[in-house]
Amino acid sequence: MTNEALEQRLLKHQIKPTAMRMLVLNHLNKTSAAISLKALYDDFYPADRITLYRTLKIFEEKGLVHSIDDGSGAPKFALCEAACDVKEHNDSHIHFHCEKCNKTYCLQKFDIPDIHLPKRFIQKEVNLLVNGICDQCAA
Amino acid sequence: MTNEALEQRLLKHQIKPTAMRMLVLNHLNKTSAAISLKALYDDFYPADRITLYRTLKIFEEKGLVHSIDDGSGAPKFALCEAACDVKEHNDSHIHFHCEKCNKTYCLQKFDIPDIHLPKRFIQKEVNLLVNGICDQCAA
DNA sequence: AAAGGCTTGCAATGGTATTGCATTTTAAGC
DNA sequence: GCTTAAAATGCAATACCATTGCAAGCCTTT
Ligand SMILES: [Mn+2]
Ligand SMILES: [Mn+2]
Ligand SMILES: [Zn+2]
Ligand SMILES: [Zn+2]
Repeated sequence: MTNEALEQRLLKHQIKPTAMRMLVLNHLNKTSAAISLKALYDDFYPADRITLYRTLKIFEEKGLVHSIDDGSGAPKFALCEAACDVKEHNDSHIHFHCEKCNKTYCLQKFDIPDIHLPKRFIQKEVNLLVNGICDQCAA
Repeated sequence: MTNEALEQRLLKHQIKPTAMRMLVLNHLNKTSAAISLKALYDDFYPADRITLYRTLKIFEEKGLVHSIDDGSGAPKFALCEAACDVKEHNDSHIHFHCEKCNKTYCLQKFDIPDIHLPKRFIQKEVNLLVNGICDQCAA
């Protein structure tokens, strides 16, 4: 992804395109698995941890990334699809956490199935996390 | 639930029935919503927080309760059904978190629908959390 | 009664999230 | 380009919650 494209993408989400933000966006864009703050920090050391924290925070707030709680203790982050914007998120896909490699994937192509709820319960948002073994680790 | 019954239930899960454990089990049994360690601590104050922590821990380990991460920052706990024992958990139902009252419910009667995964992904365990408004709050 | 094993209570540690504030950078207006 | 206000950054501090270490207490068995 070119710098130009990175910049445009940030602007589209009303995020001021600073150097750090472009770097992080590019990094998220390159990898297929979701990434934790700690992992991001490792990858960008010696960048400041808090700046990275706030970068992820604003990305999430502006509909550029969504966070995934895979039970590992810290949330992981992954890029949203086109459906998300500054107004609202719209990530309705399955998340898969591999118990072997500990990676967490957005299965963008795999929608969350219809849910049946008891009478008078109103569904707003659904989180579906599947634990198991990923294709890479299935050997 | 009688003391006798509480004791039997603990023994069935290979948990030594101490006073504290029977009290906590009874408490979990009385409430319909899942409960966090903090809330349990409030309810049992001035009982020791760590003892309560370890009580929940061993209950979970022995298949008596399961923990639910509803995104509120701390896990909540609820009694398992008959399917769970010392060997393994088998809680495959929907969890519902109300954004109004912040309570989290096990919808024991509502199974998790079948999931489709990409080729070569192996499913082991599924967590399904629905956020929304519960029947009580739906007015 | 003594001994061993498990439980409890309290203190301490660890990991991660979040905030406050001074400084630096950015973007806009002149 | 220079000035200036707003936003972002870096570092220190704080806040939570989970987890562990250890000494004391309780129970059961011999
Ligand atoms: Mn996702
Ligand atoms: Mn449940
Ligand atoms: Zn894997
Ligand atoms: Zn409610």
